Amino acid sequence: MGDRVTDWGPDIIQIDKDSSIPIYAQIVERVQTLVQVGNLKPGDRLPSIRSVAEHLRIDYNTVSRAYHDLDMAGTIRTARGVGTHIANGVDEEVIQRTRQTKLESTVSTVIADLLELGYSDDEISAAFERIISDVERKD
Amino acid sequence: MGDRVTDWGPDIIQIDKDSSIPIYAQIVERVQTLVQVGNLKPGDRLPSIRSVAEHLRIDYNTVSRAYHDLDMAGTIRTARGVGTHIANGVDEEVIQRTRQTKLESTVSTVIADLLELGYSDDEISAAFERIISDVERKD
Amino acid sequence: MGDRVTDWGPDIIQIDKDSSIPIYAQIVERVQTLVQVGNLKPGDRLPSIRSVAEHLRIDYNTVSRAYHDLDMAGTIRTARGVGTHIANGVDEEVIQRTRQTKLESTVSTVIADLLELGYSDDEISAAFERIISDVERKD
Amino acid sequence: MGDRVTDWGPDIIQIDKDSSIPIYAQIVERVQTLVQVGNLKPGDRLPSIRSVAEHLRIDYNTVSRAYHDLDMAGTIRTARGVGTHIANGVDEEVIQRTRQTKLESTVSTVIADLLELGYSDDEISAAFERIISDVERKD
DNA sequence: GTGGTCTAGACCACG
DNA sequence: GTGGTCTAGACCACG
Repeated sequence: MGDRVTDWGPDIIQIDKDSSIPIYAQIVERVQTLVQVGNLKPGDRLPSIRSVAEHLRIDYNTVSRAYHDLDMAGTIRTARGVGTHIANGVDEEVIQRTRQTKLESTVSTVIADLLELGYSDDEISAAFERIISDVERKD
Repeated sequence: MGDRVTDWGPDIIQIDKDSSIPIYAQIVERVQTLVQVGNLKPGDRLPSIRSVAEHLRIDYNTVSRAYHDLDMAGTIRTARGVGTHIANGVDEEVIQRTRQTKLESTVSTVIADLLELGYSDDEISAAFERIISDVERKD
Repeated sequence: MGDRVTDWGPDIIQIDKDSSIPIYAQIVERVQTLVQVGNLKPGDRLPSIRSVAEHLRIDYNTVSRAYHDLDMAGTIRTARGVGTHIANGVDEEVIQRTRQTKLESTVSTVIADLLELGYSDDEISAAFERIISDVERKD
Repeated sequence: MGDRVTDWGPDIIQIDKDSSIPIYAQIVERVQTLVQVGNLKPGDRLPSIRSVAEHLRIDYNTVSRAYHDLDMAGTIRTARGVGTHIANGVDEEVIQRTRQTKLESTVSTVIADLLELGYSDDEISAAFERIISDVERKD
């Protein structure tokens, strides 16, 4: 763990410039999810604002605002001259619990949305099984 | 078909005022989904702009903008002094196909997102089956 | 092509505030005609919403609405913080065809209107030839 | 001359309910043109508001407003119990002059518009001659 | 009552 | 500076 500097190419963070969701909000959302799910660990170093801006081809100020919001939220810690790191305070057990919660809430939400649109549970099940088994076949 | 007036309480259209997705876009998106999926049929009457504004506690102009965009997109037809109705032109067969496509793309997207966050296909399957069987039990 | 900034004084876009045709619709119509006819090319930059509003002495929101509709129609592309440009996608061949169609439909319509008002084809021809030869003399 | 009651079916007056030009304004415009051009003569009786509304399938009040505006403009005279007639005051000579003026201004305007859109006078002439000779052939 | 347009002004996001 | 959204309120057209 420790000091991996993930260099955020379009692989780690995809942003959609045409989305009505502000770019800075997309970044904040994404980083928080990666932390909650355990893909970014406390102490991991984040790439510099300038490098993120360059890789994602967006403005410095936009990234700066995202980092600022993440700092406010306690997700990251910025220190002058040291760089930016994922904050401590989220211990492994919490992460595991959050990881599970996140999975369930995501699945629950999508199922609820589909039911509300009038799909039957059988239709949903069938679609799900077809698609997940496609994925398994690829492994 | 015909003249069912869907009364859009916060039930039919939920909007999230804090979302970064513009309110008018949320309304447009929602109505288009309901039409695509067959929950709103050609000829169905939509509630008046003023009543939607009141129910959702948003400004007349915001709803008006949503209706205007839906009109431009061909989803609805408005008539001075008369009201607003779902436009013709989407035949039943297309709806059935879209309905299926929409289901699959929704499920695919959520699965892809979860895999990308590092969940295994087994974890996803397990969560899905647990939740969908809860739903079936309620029937 | 490229980046010509058309500065829309009252020269390029004339709007008639007293017309019963909405101002925003006049702007939409005008820009679409200029594109269809080839006077505005893909990539050309449009003047900013604020500058159009100022030149035409109308409200920012009215121009904004016109640009929004043009964007939805695929005629232009707007980008946050960057500006507005004529969209790609209309190839030269289509423009030439549209150009010709537009000319013919305009002439046909005016002739039909005049005939319906009781002018004879000889009267119309005579008037047309007199006026067009005035124009040619000026060249 | 005198008392022809032209019963305004869609033949005499075409209105476009989807136009952004108000229906009442379309009626006013049309009647004034017919008078200016000599197709409606002083003393000619106009159909009743009720009958126009019925024939054009529009609201009584809309026609009423058009008649009111025409009255204000001096184009028609409404007298209780007598009906509505084209007003006097436009003598034959004026009509002939207006008729000619109207023709020329219509043709001039369309030519100017087309020139401004970048059509050459040769293109315009060619299109005009092709179309007008089509018309003559039909006679 | 139903839809539509416009202005004025506040505030946001991006560069 | 450039685009975008929202509210509040006035006023119009149609039925």
